[in-house]
Amino acid sequence: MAQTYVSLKDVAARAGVSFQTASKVLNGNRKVVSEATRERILAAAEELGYLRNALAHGLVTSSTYTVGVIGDDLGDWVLAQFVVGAEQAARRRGHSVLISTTHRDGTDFEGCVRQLLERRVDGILAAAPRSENDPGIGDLLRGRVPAVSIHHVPGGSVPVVGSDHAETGRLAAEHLLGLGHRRIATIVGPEERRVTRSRLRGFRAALDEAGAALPDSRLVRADWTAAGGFTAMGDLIARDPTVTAVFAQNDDMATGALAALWHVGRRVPDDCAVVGCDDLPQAPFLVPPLTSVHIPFRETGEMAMALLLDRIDDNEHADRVLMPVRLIPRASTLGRAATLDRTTPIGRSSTLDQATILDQATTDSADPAGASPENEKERGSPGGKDHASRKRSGTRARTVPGPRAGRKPGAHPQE
Amino acid sequence: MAQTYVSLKDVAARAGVSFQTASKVLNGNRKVVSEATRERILAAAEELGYLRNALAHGLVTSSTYTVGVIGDDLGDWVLAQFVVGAEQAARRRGHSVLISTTHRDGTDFEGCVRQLLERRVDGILAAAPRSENDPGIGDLLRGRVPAVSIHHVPGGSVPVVGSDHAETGRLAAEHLLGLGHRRIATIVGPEERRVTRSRLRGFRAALDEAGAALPDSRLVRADWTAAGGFTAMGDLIARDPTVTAVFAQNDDMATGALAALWHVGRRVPDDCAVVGCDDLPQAPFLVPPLTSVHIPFRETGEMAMALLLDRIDDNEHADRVLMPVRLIPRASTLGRAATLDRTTPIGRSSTLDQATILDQATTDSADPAGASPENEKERGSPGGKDHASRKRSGTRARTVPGPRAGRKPGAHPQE
DNA sequence: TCTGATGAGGCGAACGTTCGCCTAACCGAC
DNA sequence: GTCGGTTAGGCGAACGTTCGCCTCATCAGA
Repeated sequence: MAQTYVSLKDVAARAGVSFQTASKVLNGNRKVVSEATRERILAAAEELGYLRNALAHGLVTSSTYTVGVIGDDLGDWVLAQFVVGAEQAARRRGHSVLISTTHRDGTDFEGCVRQLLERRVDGILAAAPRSENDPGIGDLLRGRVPAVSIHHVPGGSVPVVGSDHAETGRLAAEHLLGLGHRRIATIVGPEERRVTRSRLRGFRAALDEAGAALPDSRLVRADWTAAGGFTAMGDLIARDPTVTAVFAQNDDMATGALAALWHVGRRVPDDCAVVGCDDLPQAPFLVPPLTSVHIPFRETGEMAMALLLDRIDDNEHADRVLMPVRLIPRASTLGRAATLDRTTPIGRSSTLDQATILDQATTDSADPAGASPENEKERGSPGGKDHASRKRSGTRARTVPGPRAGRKPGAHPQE
Repeated sequence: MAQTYVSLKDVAARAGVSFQTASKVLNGNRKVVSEATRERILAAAEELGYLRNALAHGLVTSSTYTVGVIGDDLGDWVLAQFVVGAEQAARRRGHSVLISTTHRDGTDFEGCVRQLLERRVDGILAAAPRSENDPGIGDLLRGRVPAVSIHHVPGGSVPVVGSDHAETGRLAAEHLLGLGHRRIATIVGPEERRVTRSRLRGFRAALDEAGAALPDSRLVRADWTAAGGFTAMGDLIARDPTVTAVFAQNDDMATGALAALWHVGRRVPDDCAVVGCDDLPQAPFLVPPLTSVHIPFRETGEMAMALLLDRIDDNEHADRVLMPVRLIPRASTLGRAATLDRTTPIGRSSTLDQATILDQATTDSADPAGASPENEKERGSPGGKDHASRKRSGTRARTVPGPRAGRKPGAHPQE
């Protein structure tokens, strides 16, 4: 083939002007050229199929309208949701997304950053929670371009968008306590992960307050997978057969727990209730349908990207945002009476428009006072009232203003 | 801040050479510079934190080492797997991935292409099955850069990597027939989708051959979702309560079907057996564990990217690749006796090294003769022998050589 | 007729590379 | 002492843009 791309010069030649003039027109620089030549240039560009060379453009303007996303394995549905949300938010604001995934072993974060910086991305969004304890990534992310993360970054000064993990644990505990359970166990994630510790903290605190403290025998550790949850549930039953309820820190482990209970012939929830966390799309269709704490992953990704673009544009931006979580009660705790509710809002409709600014909050040790009201759809829950006593902005994102803060972040995604 | 990036000139200045010389050294152009200055330049680059500007590099070499991936919503786990596989394959060969997702309505494919071409990607990988019937995308993809697709592209001349859908339907049918079922139903995807029709074709053919033809009353259509499968299963039971087995064309719909059966109190598989398709990670942990046809999504993505990079490098490449599928029998057809097999190969270990070249095959009307032997792990299946009678390369990828073919595609991913 | 806007578009430079060719110095051989 | 060859590195051009400034008409007002 001849040449794949036509340049500004080609367009200009066909229109009989200098290429700089063509540049002006094609950049929408209106009032500097007569209407007639303008038309001519536009027509020439159209006929020739001109596509601006973003490389050259970026070279001279030193901005690429491209942001980098560093993710752990996107085969993980949860992480993929973040990225999807982020990509869409970026696209709405005219940016492309360059993705770069870390190796399975969780290292190579530096390689990803390097790859992105060489391509001169305008900013970096980190979604690689496996690296959260790597002290090096803080410096990498504080480096040459703006960054935002959806997980903890050592050393601070990188805005974080996440959800209130302690609140999540608390919601699960209060739901089970409200149903009358006292011997409650939990299947947690790997110890080194912050989310594990935060969810456990909220969970334990609620149990303590209710005088139903969590003994070590009822805490079992797994690896986020269904297989891990399966094994963990087996161990749990062996260790303490009197347990009547269990909170798994994610839905995959909860799925494994349901399977384990089925295999040993225990009925859910009559013999043992199960609460998950994440509210995966299939949660309403598990057997039995799984009660779970809904985490707005996609919206978190959108919010994080919105924040990043605000930083890039040098707009005011929040320094920390907490997305709202809520418990969705289903049959795995309420029992078969709670028929599959096909109207349950399991869709991931945006909650960004509810974003509002609060004074103080931190992702990991989020203000432990207060719990959001239980989901109003809950019904048929014996004693399901008393744990909905305290209130807070349970359905709103909470943010901490950044240096230039004041305006609502996440306004753009609504455009 | 001062300047974020240092240029070749900065490095050269510090090392006391011209920037062109620095360029030579930094590109590994060894034997052209004395060892001493070489060291000096390398040291300067290191100290200054030099990162080559890929924009300028791409501008002059007209190749960006970046490929574009166009995907429908990556929130779909299946599609995300493709992309993950593709990204890893790209990364192994030194390319970055620019991702671009189509709008929810499935349009805007053109916008994605444009966005990628402006950034001068070296090639495009299409993973947007919703656009498979859009006649325009063929021309877009045949346009300026090499392209590969994981779904049908109108007009041809774009290599396609996929799996043998007809074989998939056949495997499901033969498994159920082998278990003695005769009144078998199916829940299929949207009619306009090719995969729906191909899977149905293979399924129907196997039933016909066994003299257990599929009446319209046992064919019900859904939308790939668990909710859709739930509703469809309800309709099915209402229409024909004598059905003893059902094949859902994907695992999400199968999950919904399991839920529906549970809700109306039918036991699986005693009252109704269920076979899914995709073999999602949670399939072994559903209640009961779901028999499913495993599709190697990740490997498909890897293979597709390998093919694309081969095209870009102007290597020989196949024109069409079919990845192997296999049925994984579990309790939803075999019964509770088949305890959860935690050694079942549910992992997605690469099958690429098994790739081999055959003479002729097409994705959609794949040679209907022959079926792969049932998975050898199957046991306890009454009459599970007779449908393993015919044989073929059931676990190998089948490819059709492209114009320059002859060499094994997919060799690179093994590097 | 001169002056000074104003409108239309040209022109040079710069962005940070790569690439091929050129030059200068040195060295050994005749 | 000249020649040819090698080694080390310089130099100009090109890639496709954007940006600011310059030039040249044209035209109205004095």
